Amino acid sequence: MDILSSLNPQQIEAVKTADGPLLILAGAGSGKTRVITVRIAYLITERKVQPYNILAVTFTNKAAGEMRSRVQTLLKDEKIDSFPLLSTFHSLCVRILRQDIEKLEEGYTRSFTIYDTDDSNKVVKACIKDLGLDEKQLAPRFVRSAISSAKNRGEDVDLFTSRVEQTDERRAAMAKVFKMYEERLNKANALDFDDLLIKTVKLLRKSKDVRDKYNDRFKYILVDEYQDTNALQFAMISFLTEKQQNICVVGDDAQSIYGFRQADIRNILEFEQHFPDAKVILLEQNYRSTQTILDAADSIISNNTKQKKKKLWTANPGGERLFYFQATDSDSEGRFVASRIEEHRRRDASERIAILYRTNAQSRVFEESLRRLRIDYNIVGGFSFYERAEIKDIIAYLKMALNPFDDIALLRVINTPPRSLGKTSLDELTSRARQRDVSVWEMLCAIADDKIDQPVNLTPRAKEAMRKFKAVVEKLHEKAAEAAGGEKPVSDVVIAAIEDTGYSLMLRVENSDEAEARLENLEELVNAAVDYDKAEENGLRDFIDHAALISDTDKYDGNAGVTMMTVHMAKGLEFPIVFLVGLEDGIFPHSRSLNDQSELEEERRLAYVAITRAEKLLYVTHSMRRRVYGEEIVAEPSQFLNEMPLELIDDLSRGPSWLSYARSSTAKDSKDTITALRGERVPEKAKAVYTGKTYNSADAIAEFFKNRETRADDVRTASGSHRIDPANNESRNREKPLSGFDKLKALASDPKVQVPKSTIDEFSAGSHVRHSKYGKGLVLRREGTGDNVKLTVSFPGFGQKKLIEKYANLEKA
DNA sequence: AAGTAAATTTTTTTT
DNA sequence: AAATTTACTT
Repeated sequence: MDILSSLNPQQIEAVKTADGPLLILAGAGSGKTRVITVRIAYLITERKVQPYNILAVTFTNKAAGEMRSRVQTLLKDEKIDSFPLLSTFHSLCVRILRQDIEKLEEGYTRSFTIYDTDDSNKVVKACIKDLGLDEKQLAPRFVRSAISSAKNRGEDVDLFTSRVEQTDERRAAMAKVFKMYEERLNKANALDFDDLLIKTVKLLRKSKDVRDKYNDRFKYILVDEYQDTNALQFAMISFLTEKQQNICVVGDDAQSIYGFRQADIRNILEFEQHFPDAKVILLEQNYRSTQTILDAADSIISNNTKQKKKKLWTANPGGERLFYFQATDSDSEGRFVASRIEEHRRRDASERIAILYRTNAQSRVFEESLRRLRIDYNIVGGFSFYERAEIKDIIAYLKMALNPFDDIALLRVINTPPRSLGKTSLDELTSRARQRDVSVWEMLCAIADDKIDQPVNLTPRAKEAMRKFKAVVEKLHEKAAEAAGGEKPVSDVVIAAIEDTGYSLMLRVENSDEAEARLENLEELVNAAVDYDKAEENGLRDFIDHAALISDTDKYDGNAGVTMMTVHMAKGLEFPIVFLVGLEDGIFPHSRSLNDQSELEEERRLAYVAITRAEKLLYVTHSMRRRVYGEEIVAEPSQFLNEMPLELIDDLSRGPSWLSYARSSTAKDSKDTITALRGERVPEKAKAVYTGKTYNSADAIAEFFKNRETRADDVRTASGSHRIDPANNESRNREKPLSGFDKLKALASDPKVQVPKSTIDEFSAGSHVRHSKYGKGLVLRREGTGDNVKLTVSFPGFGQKKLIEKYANLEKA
């Protein structure tokens, strides 16, 4: 059969092992998606499995869409009367619940609403407030994430509560919030993302009918990225495979990067225990990257202790060495990346390039530098279309139209556009609703219809406004009801939500550029609805579900020349050229992971994922200083840099860099290198190692001074002659090796601070100071001006201290 | 009640 | 530094 001809023996075996549990351990770039899609096609064409009986589950819509189109291509010549279901876990749950949630008998109806993280936060916040707890001590975001973690571990409120009963009152308070949160969501007929999984599992557990129904339907199940599944997803799979054991999971423990979302790596490590007859197939041949890139990835991941042994190999050529660049600050990092990209694009514009970073906040600098060079780029993540306020507003109207008990949606739009319902009236309305234990909508209706016996503390004007709002919603509800089943185009209702509610009028009256942009976004929403109608999907409800579950990854344009995204989002993708930026301790690995060994290992897997995205070229960069929260901080090179084989790296930094030290030293301890780089005193043993090596090299010194003059543009090397400051030049010969590191430190600091030392009268970030009590320390941050300058100084042995410059009586060290 | 000014917080990573 | 929340006017 020709679809198998492009596969290697292991892949063919993976495709042909149709029945029984199968674990495919697929290394990065080993043709995993190809195996899954060919396997689906094989089941249909060779094993004559009905497409309808096949389910493939992924984590993102993008992955599902990608598979769908590839399967479609493979099956284009086949006569088939159904199509396999390719879905994310969450969409599958919505599908099941929209059908049968009422069988749960928990009060939920099929018109339930989905709450996104934002909505959940609001509910948690309201609960904290209504329980009389202090928001300052119990941050809503923190509580929400604790609730979410518990849910994903499979803990419900009662279990959570019983577990914390004897412990501290903070956790007891969280349990109370958890309880109220669940009640509120139930009352609002709303499910959060986690509930989608929980309720599905509960439903499958409770109802044999439902279980049978889906067991009969899904005779063959495939799960992609199995290392990212959590306890709930595992439970769900267990139920779905109860009758048959045709479960094929694909994954790579080295790419498990969703532990923070309670993904449980044991699911993949213990697959053979869960499914005793399981067969295991290893895919170790990498088709994506050069040997050099694989070596770098392997070198890093081998520092992890908890890792299944697996060695990727490739028949690809060795390829180019990695490129390394050390920037003085984040701007110069941006300029370097942009200018290299410009060069690459000039040479071959067809080669796709990715800039990968640890956090979304890092994207800005690169956006600016690319824009300056007029290079088109695509940015994935950050603010998605469906997260824009105006889109969420209209979606909220639509959600209300289908489920008026959705308090969050109601409160979002009740005064948008302004309907003279301010804080006072709304507080009265909501607190009344809470008192009576009804939804806000029900209370509003009661007030509007004067069906309330007790006097209500509302002005006639407010009551009238509520009546009007009620009418608006009811009118929209009628239209929505027609579109919910599909009799009426979804786009009509979307337009009604924009026009009949006064929303577009509000924007047009504003007559500003911003309002204009918002109107355009709303037009986009209408367009999306029109497209939706054309695709003959399942009506308004489906459209809104789609909006709730669509993610940022889904708008990734595989043809874009330059793409920027987080490493997490890049998983599963590949690019000829990859820039992995911001490799600094505290950023990558992230500071929140530095204190926990298993979290650090997850960061390392993340680095592994990042590196293995590259096909031909990999750049790694870091900056010596960086703005965090609007403050300049000194940034140290990432420990992951030191875990790479240094001999595989080419240094593109201007002048001496972390790499040149790491290389010249025989010491493998990155911390010493970093300490030296910062200009601090290295512990005795390491100090000996550094003696003279680099700084007595004339080249290095020349480089250093050359670079001192090259501050406007880091990327191009300084041209023409460069003067050497006689004073400094002279001192060079007298200097002990270590003082050279001070110079390197100076190189890394802000050019503006590079004035003759005698005139420096301030202690900037990166400089060394002596304190009468704490001794020598390194200035980490400087904030404020004049007499109000505050310094954050790190004193070895004393930790970080915040000092007022005026009173601290510091001297230079 | 609504708009503006001031204060406070935010950054992991995502369905 | 930017965005969000709160406090303060009108």
